[in-house]
Amino acid sequence: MRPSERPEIRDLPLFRTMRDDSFDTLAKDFFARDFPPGFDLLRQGDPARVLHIVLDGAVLLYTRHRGRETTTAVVEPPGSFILAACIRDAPYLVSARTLERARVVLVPCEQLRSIVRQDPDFALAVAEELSGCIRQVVRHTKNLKLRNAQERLAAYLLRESRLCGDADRFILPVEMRTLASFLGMTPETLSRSMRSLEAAGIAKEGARAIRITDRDALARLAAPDALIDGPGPVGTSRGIDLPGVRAAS
Amino acid sequence: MRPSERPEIRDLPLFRTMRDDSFDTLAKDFFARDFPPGFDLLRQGDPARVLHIVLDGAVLLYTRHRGRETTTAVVEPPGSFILAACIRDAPYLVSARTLERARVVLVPCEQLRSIVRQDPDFALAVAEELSGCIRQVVRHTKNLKLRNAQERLAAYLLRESRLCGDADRFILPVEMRTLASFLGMTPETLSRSMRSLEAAGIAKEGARAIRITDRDALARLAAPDALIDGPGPVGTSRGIDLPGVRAAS
DNA sequence: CGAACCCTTGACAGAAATCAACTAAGGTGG
DNA sequence: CCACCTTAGTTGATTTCTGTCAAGGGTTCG
Repeated sequence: MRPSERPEIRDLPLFRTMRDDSFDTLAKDFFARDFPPGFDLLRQGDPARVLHIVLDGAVLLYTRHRGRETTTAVVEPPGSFILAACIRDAPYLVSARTLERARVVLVPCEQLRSIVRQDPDFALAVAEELSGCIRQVVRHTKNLKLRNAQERLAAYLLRESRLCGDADRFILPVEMRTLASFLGMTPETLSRSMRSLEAAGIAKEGARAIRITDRDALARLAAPDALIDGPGPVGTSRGIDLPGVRAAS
Repeated sequence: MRPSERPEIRDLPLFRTMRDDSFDTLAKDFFARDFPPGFDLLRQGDPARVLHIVLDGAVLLYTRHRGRETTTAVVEPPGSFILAACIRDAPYLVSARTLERARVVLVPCEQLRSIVRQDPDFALAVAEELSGCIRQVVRHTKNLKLRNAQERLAAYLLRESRLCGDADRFILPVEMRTLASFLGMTPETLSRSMRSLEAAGIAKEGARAIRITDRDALARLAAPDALIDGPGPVGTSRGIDLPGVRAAS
């Protein structure tokens, strides 16, 4: 860990409220590292050994089964992932790979668990992080089960806009294929859904830029709902949000 | 709370490891109640006020959006629900209704949060419960995204059998329509999937009884996977398992 | 400049939802 | 105890949605 980034790490949602001495103890054991794009950070099924927290860049969480693959989340700073596996000392349910160059804090699970037991403030922070994570996954599941492909895309675009400060124009944070996988559809279906939305309030401007031309029309289609898409106009962060990603609820 | 059930409550996964004095403090504020079948316990969108723990009976967690409705979970003893909303003091994401006569422990969120801050053992128990819950929802999402309707049903039946001690014959814990909704399909599709599985290892014996006639054939179809269907041969409990339900990971 | 790779588009196939009718089972009240 | 009514489940016909396969166009990067 570079001395310069210690304050940044200290201020992460997970560590912000913990006692100084707990942080100092924990800090002895964790370290930050840079990873190149496309680097495999962990594989589903492996026993939990280290908690990961993204300081910079972006990390893809994905999972495979029988040759099929799906995106579980894209984690951006200051998101953490696989906290649940660490707490339970259980195998990872997903694999993780850097999408771009990324800087990640690695915290050994054993030390983490030991501090949880000693510092109630930290334990509470962990519980809050986990709770936020549950709520995100539950909302994502509701999204998958209660909306069709086109509605999911419309809702995603509205949310993305909101996270960019209700901007009418914004850049998608991930490739189309990753977005498709996250939204539970094939790239082809995403492409067609995007096209059909061009008649309902959006315009594509280049490969990844989106302009919202008719917010009301889009909203009629998406039927945005705080209990699915997440709360309030002022997002805590940007990008796809998912399990283990952000404390936001 | 009846004096006789105090030991039972004390031994719940969430309370088992907490300090005596914390439990005593908390016990002043919680109470157990009986509810008739079909009783609405809470509604999505309402602010979190009480944690619910099921001592007896069964509770349906479901959610609505735009006239569509889907089952999120069926909670059976000794499962809890909406712990995450309580910890974050956020609105419920789902509604809850008793499926049958049920006995439920109600714990005011405020007191719960206050004890979390005071008792690290309890905070750890909460973190573990939440972690188990996350893992369940993540597995459920993987199930929805990586398997088709028939495979989801096949995997569900195998898991159900496993939870009944690898019994070849068992009774479904919920109505077909509820199961369909949980598995992310319509009752019609469930009915047809069930029928098509009769050529691949199962037999229906009456309305809700299932016999597994060819476990290997069923397994070839379902491709059971610990990272989706949950761990080991010895289940912690039975029935549908879901968000906020069981500590099992 | 060329080779990957990503995205799009079209044609088609398959999966699942919808609509509607029918059957069976459970509960109620006569 | 039986008839009726309600509700759950099944089945069939059909539509809609989504995935698959294949080809083409555009970008990016070496």
